Amino acid sequence: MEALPDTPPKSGQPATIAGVAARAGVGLATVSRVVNGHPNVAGPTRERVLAAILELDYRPSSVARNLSLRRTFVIGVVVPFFTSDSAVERVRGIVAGLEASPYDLALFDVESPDRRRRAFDMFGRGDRADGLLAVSLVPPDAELARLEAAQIPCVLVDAPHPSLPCVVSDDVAGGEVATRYLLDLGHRRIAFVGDKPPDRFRFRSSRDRTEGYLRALARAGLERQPGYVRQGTQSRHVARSIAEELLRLPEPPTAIFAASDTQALGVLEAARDLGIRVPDELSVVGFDDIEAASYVGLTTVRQPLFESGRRGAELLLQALAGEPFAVRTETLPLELVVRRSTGPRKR
Amino acid sequence: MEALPDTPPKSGQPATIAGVAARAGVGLATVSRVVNGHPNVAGPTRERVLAAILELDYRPSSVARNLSLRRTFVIGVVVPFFTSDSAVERVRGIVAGLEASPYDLALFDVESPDRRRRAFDMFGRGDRADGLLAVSLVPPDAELARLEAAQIPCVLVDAPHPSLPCVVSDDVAGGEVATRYLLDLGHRRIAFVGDKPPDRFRFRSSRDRTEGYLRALARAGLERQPGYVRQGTQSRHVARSIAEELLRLPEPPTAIFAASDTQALGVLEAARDLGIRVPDELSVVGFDDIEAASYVGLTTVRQPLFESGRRGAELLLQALAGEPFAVRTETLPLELVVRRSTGPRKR
DNA sequence: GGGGTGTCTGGAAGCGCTTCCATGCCGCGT
DNA sequence: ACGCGGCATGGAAGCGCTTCCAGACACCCC
Repeated sequence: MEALPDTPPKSGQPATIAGVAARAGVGLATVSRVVNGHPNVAGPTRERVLAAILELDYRPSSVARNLSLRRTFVIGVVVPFFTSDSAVERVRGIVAGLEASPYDLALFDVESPDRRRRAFDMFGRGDRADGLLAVSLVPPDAELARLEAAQIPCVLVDAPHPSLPCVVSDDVAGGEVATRYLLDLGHRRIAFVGDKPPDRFRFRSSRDRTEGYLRALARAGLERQPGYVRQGTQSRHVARSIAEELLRLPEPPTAIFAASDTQALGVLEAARDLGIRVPDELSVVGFDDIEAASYVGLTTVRQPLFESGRRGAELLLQALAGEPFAVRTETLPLELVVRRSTGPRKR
Repeated sequence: MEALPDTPPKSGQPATIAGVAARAGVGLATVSRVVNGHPNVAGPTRERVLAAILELDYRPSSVARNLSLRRTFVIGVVVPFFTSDSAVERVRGIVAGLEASPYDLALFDVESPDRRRRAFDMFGRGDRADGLLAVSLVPPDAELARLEAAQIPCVLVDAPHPSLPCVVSDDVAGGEVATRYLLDLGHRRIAFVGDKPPDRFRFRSSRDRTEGYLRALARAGLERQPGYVRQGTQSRHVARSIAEELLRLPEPPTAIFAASDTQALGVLEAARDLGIRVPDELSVVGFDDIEAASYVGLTTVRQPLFESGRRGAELLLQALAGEPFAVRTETLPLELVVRRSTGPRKR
């Protein structure tokens, strides 16, 4: 790799391959060969071209190259960015996984349904990205069909789909483990704070975690308490007010399992506001193990967020490399991390 | 806006403008006109074209269009993604600011210097993005020159530059405010935990905050204590061990000002590990006011992170729209947020 | 010495779009 | 009736690159 000059030339328009060719006194094809490291270019010729490139501060137009090659060297990442801290951590994993590859990353936040539609719309053409990574949401089938038609591979992270490679964790099991842990600590009045049921695109993790929760209760022979399952949005504040309601119940829970750490943090806040001591009077378990969890000492179900992104990127890269990839869902391990927010039932 | 069919046609390759033209029995130019909403297309013709588009599930190739138009409709965002939570929040602001625009966002994490070089390298050509947003770092001058030559506007968020529009906050003032607050509480032994001095690209916020800290001390007539200014990386763990050292000093500080909330959280952890009570025995002030700060009750200097991103996007959009934009730095207000991590000196 | 067999090179087509320009047509005014 | 402005339309060039293909040449072996 040659060092580039530190000051680009004054020229108005950026140099094109034709300019370089002219300057070096060779044909376009030859310049292209040199640029792309093809063999069969005579030493001296190569030198001349290289010199011209340097002098002109030439850099190939990626757009033109894309058009010609029918590849973009970008990987699209569709992610509900705002909604959760965990999504960010996953994206970090993706970035890391792409690090060594020639692919760039185009990020699409799809908070609004409109934006979501638009995102998939663009990728559908197959010329915005060579591959797609969807985080915490499953693309509508119509778009999936388009993607397939356009031959652009897609892998899902934290979302299941029968005909796509997915990297997920077993949310049902996670919910069950968390709840069982609470049961083992002697708790019987265990409430749940989660998200609203998923819409057509959105994560179903919360639902699955609810299921795990219910299953654990059932296995323990406990009846489901009607007011104990609450649903809001993936936000600390909403979780907080929900938790307040819960804690003001005539028979308040002695433990709360939240479908995400973000929500668990809201629960902790509510407890603090109400002067309820954690874990003495209330045990709280979250889900995800985001950064914040460790410094507030939240017991949680750790999910390898970063790793899920990294692995997703890896799978996509493989697909892009033409390796036959199994269309199967890969389940990452969950792990209960016990910290200071849980303890035995005391009353 | 017509509703698109829910199932794309089975065809192998995506439809091109030529296909649509043939199908509708018109010329390419006409299809292009219809697609781009030009006037001067007869009603019935337009209908036929529209029908063909629907039938073929045609969507224009953005690459081809980019090449022809010499625009990409993407905005590049260069950001040290991993290093700080605050950067993420800024990116969120950027996303929000771009929401209503036709521009997409391409995110470049530039953790490694290599990656950084590469990022600017690609943008230098001017065909990867129509505009550039650099977060918390200042691009090397050589690249800036290229950007200018390629006519691609660039605005900096959380980084200063004499010849570019910037959205910053007054870090020196912020550092001073935080420190003065501590002084007012009666503290005299005030330590500082910050980042290493900036390299050629990297944020200088920490340095400026240090300066504010020193200035406040000086104004109070306090001598700078040699071991009290420590520098590590923008990471909780590093800050934590630095803080431990600090707190084990023969004359430990009674207050610590950290250059970022992330680092402040590390400091809090160190205190907890050492059994030092906050705020009774140690006051801690952070900087940024990230989410986490509020739920651990960290006193901090609030910086409008989200807003800085949003505003940066706004400025860039203006530039892109051809509005003459003043090359001046815009300083966003800072605000001291007092929470539970600070209190009067007690010993 | 002639016909391979290679290496090196340039021309030109093509990627899918936009847009300038020329053409054909209509209706209007005189 | 005829000419002209303007609307509607298609052809073709061009955006900057890759790559197929063919030509030029050198070299080698029989």
